[in-house]
Amino acid sequence: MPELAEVEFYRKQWLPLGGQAVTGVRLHPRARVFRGVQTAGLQAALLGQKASASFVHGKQMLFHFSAGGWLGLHLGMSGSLDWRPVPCHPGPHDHLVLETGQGAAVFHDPRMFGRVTWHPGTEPPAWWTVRPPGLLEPGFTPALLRQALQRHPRAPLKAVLLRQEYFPGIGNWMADEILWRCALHPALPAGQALEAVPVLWKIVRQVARDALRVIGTDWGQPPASWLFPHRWKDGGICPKTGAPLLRATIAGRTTCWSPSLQKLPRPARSR
DNA sequence: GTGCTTGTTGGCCA
DNA sequence: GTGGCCAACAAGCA
Repeated sequence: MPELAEVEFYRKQWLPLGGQAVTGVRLHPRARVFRGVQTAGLQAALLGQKASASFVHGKQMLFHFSAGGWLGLHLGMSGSLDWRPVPCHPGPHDHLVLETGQGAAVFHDPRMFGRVTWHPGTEPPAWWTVRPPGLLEPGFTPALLRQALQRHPRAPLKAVLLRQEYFPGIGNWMADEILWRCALHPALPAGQALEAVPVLWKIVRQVARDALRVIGTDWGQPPASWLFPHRWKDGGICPKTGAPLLRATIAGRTTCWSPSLQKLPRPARSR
């Protein structure tokens, strides 16, 4: 589930960790989420430390610890963070538990597409410092969006929106919501959407802001005027047109759109 | 049992 | 070499 706003919501679940010493670290060393990480070293490094700051960028989270060191978290498809009372009894999918005197921070991920990383030292890891501009940062400009579309002119628009190197934090539902609000067909080749760059840029930022406000603060219910509540099952009705929504796989992902609103131009006939 | 799933990566092929 | 597609990863749910 986790996209931009969900990730921000989960970061906040771990806020009680701030300022409290970690008294116990529990993890399953063989869990796929630790691929490439020395788990024994991670346990030793976290013990006794206090989380001093936390950050979100796109779908990436980063927690800074007092004595130096950075815990990176990606929630993948099914990951989540929560805060539980102690003593904490981890379930089979609770892969990382940081216990304190006041409660336990838990990373839970049944499908294990998520990822935990550890970077020692005072400077943040390289993957964090080279990140692309966030959708609501000044560096995310219409020109940058145009470049992304021009770089992949034959790819479906939806596939380009899902690329994290241009649009950090956009996931499947956000991409559908953006294209629906822009009245652009998800399968439109990106190179044919250049005229729409100003409106696309505006709506990308609008959806990011709306998602953070509604979901990112307290996981509220998105209003019925969005595509969001209507896109999950076959038989949904477009809240703009009142006509049935269509669902199909585009760019390898389940995609929902409103056919009378989001039209594909008829291909030019060769002769 | 079957067939889905809100993410990412690497291999394959044009 | 480049770009795009798709299977694989793993588990839960309908």
